[in-house]
Amino acid sequence: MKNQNTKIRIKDIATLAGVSEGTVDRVLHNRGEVSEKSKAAVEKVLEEINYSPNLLARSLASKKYYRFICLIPAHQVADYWESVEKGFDSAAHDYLQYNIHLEKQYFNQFDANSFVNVSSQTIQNKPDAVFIAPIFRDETLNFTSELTLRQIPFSFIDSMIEEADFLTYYGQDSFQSGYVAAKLLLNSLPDNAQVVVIRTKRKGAESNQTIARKNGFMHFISENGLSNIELLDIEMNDNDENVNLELLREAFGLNSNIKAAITFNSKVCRLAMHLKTLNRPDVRLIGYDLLEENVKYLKNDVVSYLLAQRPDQQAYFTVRDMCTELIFKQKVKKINHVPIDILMKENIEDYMQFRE
Amino acid sequence: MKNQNTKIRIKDIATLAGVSEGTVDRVLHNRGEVSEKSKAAVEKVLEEINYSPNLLARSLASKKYYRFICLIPAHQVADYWESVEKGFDSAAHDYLQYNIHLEKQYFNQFDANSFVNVSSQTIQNKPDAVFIAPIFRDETLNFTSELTLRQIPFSFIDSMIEEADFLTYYGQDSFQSGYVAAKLLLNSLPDNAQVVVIRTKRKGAESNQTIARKNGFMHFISENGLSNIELLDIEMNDNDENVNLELLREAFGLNSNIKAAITFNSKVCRLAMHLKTLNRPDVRLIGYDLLEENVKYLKNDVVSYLLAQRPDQQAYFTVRDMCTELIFKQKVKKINHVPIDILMKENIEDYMQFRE
DNA sequence: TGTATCTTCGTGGGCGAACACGGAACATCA
DNA sequence: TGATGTTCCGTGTTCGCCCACGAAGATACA
Repeated sequence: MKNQNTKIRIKDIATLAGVSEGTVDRVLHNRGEVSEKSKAAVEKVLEEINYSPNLLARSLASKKYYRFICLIPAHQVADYWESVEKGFDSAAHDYLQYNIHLEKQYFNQFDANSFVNVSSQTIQNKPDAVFIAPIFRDETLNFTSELTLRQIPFSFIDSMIEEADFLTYYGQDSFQSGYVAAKLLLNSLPDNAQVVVIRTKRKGAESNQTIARKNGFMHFISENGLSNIELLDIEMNDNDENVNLELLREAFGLNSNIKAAITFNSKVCRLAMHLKTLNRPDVRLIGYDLLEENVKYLKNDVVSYLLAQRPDQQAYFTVRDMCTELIFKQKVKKINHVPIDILMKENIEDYMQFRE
Repeated sequence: MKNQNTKIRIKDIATLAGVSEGTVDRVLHNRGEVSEKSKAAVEKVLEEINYSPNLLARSLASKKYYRFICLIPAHQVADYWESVEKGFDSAAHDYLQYNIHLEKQYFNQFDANSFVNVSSQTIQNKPDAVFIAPIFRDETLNFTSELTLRQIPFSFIDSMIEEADFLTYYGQDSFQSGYVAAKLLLNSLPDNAQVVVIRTKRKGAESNQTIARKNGFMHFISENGLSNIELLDIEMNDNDENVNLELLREAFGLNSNIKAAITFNSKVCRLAMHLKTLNRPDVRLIGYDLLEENVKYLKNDVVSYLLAQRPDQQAYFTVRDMCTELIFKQKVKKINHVPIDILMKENIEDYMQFRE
């Protein structure tokens, strides 16, 4: 069906157009020094046939060397960002043959200044493309406008800022994932049940993602007229787990009717830990992301569901799409909402062992 | 970290070992005509450095032409096998550059003879590798032993036969997916609820996959002591939908207490259609696979959950792994259980639009 | 008409690996 | 000693594409 294009080489085009290979090459790469006449001849042939260059030969011959830089938060071993990084590494490995080199730059996700430092360093390094986890909105916008000015393409990972002129974004539809969480959590709860909603702020401000998830969650409630469900908003402390335990002990006191709880960030394991201490296996628990600890509590039956995505895959695709655009000159899709994966004890094993 | 291996070429090895490129090549490919002395010299260098050949250059230069044949059921447009085929096509496209050509052979999934015919044709074609959907157990075993005899590697897709000497298998853990289905279907059903289990036989025999799913389903029931749930086994007719409608009308009669229903094959849409006719929106419904019709009823709220896999991805990976083994000479994983994807109205959109 | 400048385009030498070919070195036999 | 056969190994060509170099042709000006 489409194998006729396999055999067409630049040489063939040259013959058909009655010019030399060099001329075809110049036309293909738009680098001038071609008379109108020969250009027209080549373009006519190109229109008639379906030429697709042999990418192997191209990158073998090409001496161009691409430098990609990705800016992600520094992190612990079993963290969400660890998976993202794995995806980048894997892409780096696969695309090495195409003369692509990927460097990683880490910033402190609790300190906007560190992001600013790293981003200005990146500019000085004159990369061919940049990948950004836009944790800090304003600082990221400053950075991306600078990139746009210098015509350096960039993509977002994990979340996005719509106004910026990015190439791609891979990530979950956070609103929708909050909606899904609500459906799973609130499905057939007894009347007048109470539900605990945990909040944790990152340096004073909640992240866009957790806000969007919560909005989706609330939307489900209002859309389904579940006003009889009482929500308890608890703000957890980022440093002192003893404080958190006491907060929860109080909330789950004798006269409470709490049947379910949820966190909108990836740290449901902390909540699970405390509920285990408080011995409340009857409380249905939902959280996000496959941190090692979270998975442990899922397998333990403390957490009922985890909503997940494949951060490694997202990172991989982000790199792949940049190559597709820059090297293979093909258009890619801008906004890519990845599936909202629903994990429970029974399907987590296959999910985790199945890599890419 | 690992970029030192980028730069080492055969030429470099030759210089280091004090021999010519040709000799290194002969050692690398183990094709003799090399004295013990030079062989030892080359191997010594190879041990010290970490040579990995440039795959681009290799397949550019190599004139070897691989022919892969895949045997899958002939099918309708919106069928499960349509997705499988898409995955094969996509892989064929991506691997064309490596001189790989993929041919498809269709057989009638309701007629073992047609499989036998197609498989003997395949043998005569002397392919370099074969992919098989092993619908017919005995006939497939005959075929694969013939392939093994002729040293033609093969992989299974969709389901597998353990005794055969296959390279890879991609597919769901059917038992586990039945277990998951049970958990979703039976979760917080009222006491004494009745549950309908639909069966459809393929030419007299149920497929391995549906049997395994049902076993997983039953296992959940016995493991969780749900003996108060009454199962109604209904066998549906493959040809006449009117008969099926009447069967169901009878079962869902006035004095029934049916709260849920499930089919273990991919045709839950038929059940959904009839339940819609019978106007029973209260019945919870679960099925398998993303056929267009199934998705329609999921979005309609007639079906509550669909359990899915990514058949196209499985086909793609099957081809990819064969290339990895044959061309790149690297080991691949034999049995690959793909994730059991849980789809509901709220997460189906992102899932479907996210390709590959 | 000769010289200088600019535009246009063909040729050739790579990229790294595969493989065919044939030459050199050595052994064997008449 | 010369003819013939074996074993071993270096060289050259090819894959399709990229790009530098410089030649040829066109144009302008003295």
